[in-house]
Amino acid sequence: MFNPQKQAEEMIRRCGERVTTGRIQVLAILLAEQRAVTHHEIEKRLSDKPRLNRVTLYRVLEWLNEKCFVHKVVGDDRIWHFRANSPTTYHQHAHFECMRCTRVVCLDDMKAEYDSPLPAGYQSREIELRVKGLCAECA
Amino acid sequence: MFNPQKQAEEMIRRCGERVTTGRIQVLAILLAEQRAVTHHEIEKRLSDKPRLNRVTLYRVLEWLNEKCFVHKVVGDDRIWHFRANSPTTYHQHAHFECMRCTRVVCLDDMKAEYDSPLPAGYQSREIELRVKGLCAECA
DNA sequence: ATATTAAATGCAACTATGTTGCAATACTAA
DNA sequence: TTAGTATTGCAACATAGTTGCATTTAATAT
Ligand SMILES: [Mn+2]
Ligand SMILES: [Mn+2]
Ligand SMILES: [Zn+2]
Ligand SMILES: [Zn+2]
Repeated sequence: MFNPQKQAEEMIRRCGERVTTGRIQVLAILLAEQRAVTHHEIEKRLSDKPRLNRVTLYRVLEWLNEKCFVHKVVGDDRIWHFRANSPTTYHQHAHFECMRCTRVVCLDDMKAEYDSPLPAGYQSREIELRVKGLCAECA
Repeated sequence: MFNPQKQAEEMIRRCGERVTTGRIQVLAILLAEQRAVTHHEIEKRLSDKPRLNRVTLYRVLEWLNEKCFVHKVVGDDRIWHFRANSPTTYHQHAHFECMRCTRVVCLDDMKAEYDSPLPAGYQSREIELRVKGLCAECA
């Protein structure tokens, strides 16, 4: 039984920092999503009533990123896309980006590597492989 | 004798479209630069007098991109970086991005490839490899 | 050289994503 | 329950990039 809400709360509680409804809601949304989604898409998925303020959502996303619950990718639309981290998510990461609908999908199985050396004095910290093209719906 | 101004004019003239001082100036700046540079950086390099309008600069850059005289990359700063295309520039491309100064460098020798298959129905058009870390000056 | 015409430019206003300062609120631990 | 601190909401801001429209300019025809 996969309960994103429960799981999100558990994850945040376990990390020892403050457990707020905003953080739980947002992480739950991301856990339930396979794609990397934007601030705007998350905002639409948030239950109404007293909806989370958009500035707070930005801050929650930044916090989730710092705590390594999620990672973020910028697409050619110049918008951050957020995705919950799976245990396998590492500093070598591949993404697919649809050139038509701007959807971003994490290619979790694909590993990013490089062969040639970097210019002298350059240090590598993260490697990201980006495949651009058309997603199944847009092809 | 490498004369960017002359070369830029020649390239634009040869493509059969309108030759304007703006297009020449901007392409010349990009031909003389090894890094991928932003709109803002290009603006600063433009000779004053009646400086090219910033909207026009955006349109010139877009035009140069469409005509394949340049390509553009978005970095984690969410800003477009432009670089003149060399003959070897292809749809498989690698970039280094400094996590501190946001400098973007095209790794022309490095080739981007992937091994695992894409999700069903997905089509690849371009592959980009992004190495993030610290540049020689920031390391 | 001059007139003609379509494309490129400048300007003002606009959109969108994301940020900052500060007062009000809500977690957490005593 | 209370106190102290982290989080939230709000308003205002910053900045990259876009759009509509009137004006100018490059290329072509006369
Ligand atoms: Mn990812
Ligand atoms: Mn490049
Ligand atoms: Zn698509
Ligand atoms: Zn640097």
